[in-house]
Amino acid sequence: MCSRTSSRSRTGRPRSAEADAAILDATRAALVELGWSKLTMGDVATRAGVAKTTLYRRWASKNELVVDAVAVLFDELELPDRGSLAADIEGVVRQFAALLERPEAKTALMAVVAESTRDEPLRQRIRASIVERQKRLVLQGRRRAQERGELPPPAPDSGPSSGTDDLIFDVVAGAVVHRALVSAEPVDADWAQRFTALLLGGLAAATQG
Amino acid sequence: MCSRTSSRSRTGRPRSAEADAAILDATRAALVELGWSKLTMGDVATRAGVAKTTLYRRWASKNELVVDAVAVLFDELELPDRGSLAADIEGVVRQFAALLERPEAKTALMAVVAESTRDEPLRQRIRASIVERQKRLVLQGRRRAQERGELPPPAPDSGPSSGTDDLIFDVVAGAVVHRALVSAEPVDADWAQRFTALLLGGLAAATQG
Amino acid sequence: MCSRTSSRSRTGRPRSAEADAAILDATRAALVELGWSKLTMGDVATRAGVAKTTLYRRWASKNELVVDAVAVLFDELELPDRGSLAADIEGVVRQFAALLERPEAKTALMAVVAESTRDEPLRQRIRASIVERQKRLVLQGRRRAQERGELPPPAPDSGPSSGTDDLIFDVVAGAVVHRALVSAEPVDADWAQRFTALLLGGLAAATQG
Amino acid sequence: MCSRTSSRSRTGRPRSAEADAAILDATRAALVELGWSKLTMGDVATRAGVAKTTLYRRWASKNELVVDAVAVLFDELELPDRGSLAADIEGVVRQFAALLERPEAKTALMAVVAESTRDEPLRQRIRASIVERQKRLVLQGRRRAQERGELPPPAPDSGPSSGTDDLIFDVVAGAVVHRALVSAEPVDADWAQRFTALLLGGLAAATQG
DNA sequence: CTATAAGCGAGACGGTACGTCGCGTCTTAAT
DNA sequence: ATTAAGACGCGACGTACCGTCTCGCTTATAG
Repeated sequence: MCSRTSSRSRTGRPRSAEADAAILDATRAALVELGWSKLTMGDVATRAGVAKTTLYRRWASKNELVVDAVAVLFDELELPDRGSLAADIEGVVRQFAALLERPEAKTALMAVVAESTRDEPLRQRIRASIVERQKRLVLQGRRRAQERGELPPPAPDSGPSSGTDDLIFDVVAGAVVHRALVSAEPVDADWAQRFTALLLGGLAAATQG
Repeated sequence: MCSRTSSRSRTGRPRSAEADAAILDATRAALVELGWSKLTMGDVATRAGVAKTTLYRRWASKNELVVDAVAVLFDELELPDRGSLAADIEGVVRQFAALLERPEAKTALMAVVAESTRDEPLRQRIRASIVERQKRLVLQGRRRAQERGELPPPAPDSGPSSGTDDLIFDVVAGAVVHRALVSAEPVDADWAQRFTALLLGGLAAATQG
Repeated sequence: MCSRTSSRSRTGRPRSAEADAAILDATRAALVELGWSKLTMGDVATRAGVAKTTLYRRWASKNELVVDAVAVLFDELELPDRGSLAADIEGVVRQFAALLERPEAKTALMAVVAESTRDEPLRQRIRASIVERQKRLVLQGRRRAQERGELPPPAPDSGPSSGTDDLIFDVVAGAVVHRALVSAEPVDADWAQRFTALLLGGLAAATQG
Repeated sequence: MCSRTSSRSRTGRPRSAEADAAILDATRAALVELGWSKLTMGDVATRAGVAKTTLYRRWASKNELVVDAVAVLFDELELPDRGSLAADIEGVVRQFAALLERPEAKTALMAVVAESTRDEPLRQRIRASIVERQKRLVLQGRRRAQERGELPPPAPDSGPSSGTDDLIFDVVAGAVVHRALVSAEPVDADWAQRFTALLLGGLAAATQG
């Protein structure tokens, strides 16, 4: 976020912590009301009751601001233990889908990813703030399934992550996003179940084969 | 595109067909050079050797223009018969990934989808111009696999499409897009193979179960 | 107006005479409704039920069109014999003032004169169409006063016009226009009387001195 | 000009006074080079080295801007005491005529008056900025002539101005403008002398009668 | 207890792009 | 050849945001 190096001068008026929160709240509110493309920095500043200079002192651009504003939504993602891998997958699918139904997430997520295709620093920020938060769930779910014995134990020389984790992540996140935003169809219980069955079947085949 | 109903007035100077082509070419060139967010209507008009008004007479907004400009890229997608369902899937995955590596597609696709979350007509346009073009390949691949006997024949009372087709489509397209644009990792032969194995395993399990 | 040389080709469809009248009527109507600066060629064409090309075939610019449209108003100016020079002057003053109260004249006259300061051909057109029509009244009034014996007879070697005529013309027309448009005060009977007294007094002094 | 009331907000960056001057200078320069009808706000802004928004923040329209730009020319008008009423009148006539020969005044004056026929606020602005500045000279000249005894002293109950002042003003200003801009003839020493003789004769007759 | 320094709200600033309007020209098919 | 219709290249419009700047003021720590 607005990183202040520790070696920074200690004199002068400190930045207002309330302003930070007000700005992020205002950003989410503006996303809900206006959507990504009609959100303006001036409007956010006005909503937050803050001067434009205050805003620019903290975030260099609309993209970074929105990433930070939306990132906290992804903190809510959790993986409560539902007893089986299938139930866990269905849970995370439904949870992610619920997130994507929130208008601020829906409009912002694809937009910042689109911007990130031509802005590497932004891509890093998205990865750190959003993507890793999601990926964590995949690792956690896999580990839990291995503990339950639903999946074979990890190869002893493998690190904390693996290519299969990446594959699963892209399949799960990609399918849900595509269903929700491109096909614009509901990610309901039925779809989640059918998707989970497909995924588990594939995993089983890969494990056995 | 700029559909002219057949009942349209016959009087007056007809619209230039060359202008249409020049504008779409210019739009793709601008996407490559500038990316979505820095593309301007004025710049496109200049590149196309056309007045701004001519551009606005045909497309109401940047969004619609870009959808039309990018849509033709999806005409190139084909499904040559590679002899097996696995090979066909790998083929379509690689083909779609190749498309997503083109800078004009990469920068435009997510952007217009993001916009479409708040613009239903735009979503319809995307569906008609882009999504259906992709989905066609899924149907074609499934039909071909059924002819080969790799998949059970269609239920006699089912229509040309099914819920499973939709599921497969979201999984394939979503996974490839997510891999390419969000994870920003290459969709290489290895990944395509592993993804195909996962998908086929899931399909087999679903068919047998 | 729209001069057609007599040696003009006789083939092809002849120009519509009705269109000419309709265009000039439409121009005056537009002047009344919109004023000079908001009058547009396209709007005049629409009002006249005529294509823009038809309009441009006859008049090269808005300025010329408006001069022609307004010029006919000045045909109404006459100098009925009221029995004395004073009465004649008052009459012409009131008549000219009445003309300047018509909104189409008010908005157009100063505007075209302003344009004519940088457009010599336009100035000539104004002179021929408008100014000479006014000046005629001065000559006529002077001649009539000389016939009545109110003014000394013309010098035998003088032409039909003189420097004094020009001076009188500028004073009368200038004062009325300034009163009506710049001071924006009514040219009522009282003012006309006081102005006439001033002018006649000056004429008498000049004649005697 | 752009009057700033004393109760104006004290916060925020104050407006640049230099910008005001630069804009008015640029406006006069553009009037000289291009004339009224080809003067554009964008061009003025560029010449002044100022953004278009800065210009619009101060003046709502081209009309008001031009009035302010031209108004300062009328500050130069003075009435040096030449010893007699006749000489004073000739002086003011020549001075006003000299002003009207400046291209920026010539092209702008009639144009804004024409616009003012449909724009009451503009008319007030012209009156305050330009007309009153001219009228002042008439009052001053009359007062001076009364001090000299060339004119009878003012009626004791009359205010600072009178209907006769207005009449004289319309006659002088109107005649000079008409001569210079409509008849487009030079206001030379001879014309000024003949005009002054006419006017003085009329005044004498009015005073005696 | 003052001096220094940064933060802050306000709003003017130089820019860039917008989407619209009017211009005057042109290309149709129909008189 | 002229007409109505309307597309065309062009240029200006007035507005909206951008990101920066200059104000006067506030709120901290350091001397």
